Amino acid sequence: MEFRQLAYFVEVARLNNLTRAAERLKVAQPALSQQIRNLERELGVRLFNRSARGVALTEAGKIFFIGAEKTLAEAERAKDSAKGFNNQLRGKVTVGALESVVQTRLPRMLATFGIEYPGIKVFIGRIQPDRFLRHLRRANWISLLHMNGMINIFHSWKIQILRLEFVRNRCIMTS
Amino acid sequence: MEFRQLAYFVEVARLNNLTRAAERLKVAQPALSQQIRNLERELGVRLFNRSARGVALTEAGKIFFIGAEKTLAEAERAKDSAKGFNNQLRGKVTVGALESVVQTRLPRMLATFGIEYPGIKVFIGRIQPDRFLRHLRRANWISLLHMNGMINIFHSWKIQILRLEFVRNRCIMTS
DNA sequence: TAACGTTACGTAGTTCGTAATTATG
DNA sequence: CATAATTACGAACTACGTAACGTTA
Repeated sequence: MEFRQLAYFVEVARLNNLTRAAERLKVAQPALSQQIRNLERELGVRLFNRSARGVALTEAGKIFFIGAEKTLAEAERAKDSAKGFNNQLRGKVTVGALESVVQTRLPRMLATFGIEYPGIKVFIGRIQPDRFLRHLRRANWISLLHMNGMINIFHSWKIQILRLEFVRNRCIMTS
Repeated sequence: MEFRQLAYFVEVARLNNLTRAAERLKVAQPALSQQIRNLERELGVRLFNRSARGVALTEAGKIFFIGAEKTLAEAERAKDSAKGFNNQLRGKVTVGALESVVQTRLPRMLATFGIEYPGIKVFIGRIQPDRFLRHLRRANWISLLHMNGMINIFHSWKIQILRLEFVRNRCIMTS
């Protein structure tokens, strides 16, 4: 049983019509038909009676409909509760880093950063070693410096210096 | 988000260890790692902190764990209710239970039972603690005994003992 | 260095869409 | 015969397993 099947089922049950449900779900009608069939096969119960005018829930289908809606609602709640927990930082930043860093550590660092701060879009710029410190002082850059296993980030949407530590592959951002 | 991911997540969260969870789930460990990662990516939240000793739920992970379990339980109930409808059990039964049970657990249990077995009418009787075991032996009663978090039902329309387990608000009836 | 998690990549199984077919009022 | 559902089949996608790698106590 899959979420997709539950969503398909619920839509079909509401419209009592595979063709229209397929349109609303933006899926081909045979694909929808197949998924409903798979669901029925797994449950071992026929959920709809088919006819040339459309479909209609069986008694078992009516019972299942209640549970399907509850399940989908519960899943949405779970998802939202986790999402709502994430760090509310939003914005975009540009990261300036030495070429050597860009080619070695940066990809993984950004991947980790991206998981921790999904609301922040990151752009990458490359800077020369001799200009590195100068760039660090420019407030409209996020500059990135690796020293002693620690990353210092100067970000531009607030005049503030953040420290980005990598501890056990986890990225911790502190002000 | 898929049911498989929720089941994987719950198992990992319980064991705090990807390798052992993979064994129990009978799936290769990298596959499990990948699914957890996909889930985290979709939610936009890191669910586990990784280390060389295993994994540990983040705060967001703890929140999501609750919702994931609820969702899985609800899905199982939906599935069973549809399946149970196939289970054409019909009839009426009388449930005998201690007054304390009648006033506390019984309402929810009967509600769940009613969804699972819509064809069965239930009547409630109250019995005294000192007569409880005697009633249990009478074949024309459904008697209900709570012990070790498990409900045993002795039902009368077949000479058979069913076991009714409540696992996370879900009612499982086994013979 | 042992235990554990991640990355890389080829394979197998699933879902989808298009087109043809069947069924019914 | 018009409307709606099913079957057939090839293409695209995704999860999986194996193997190699990275990390930390």
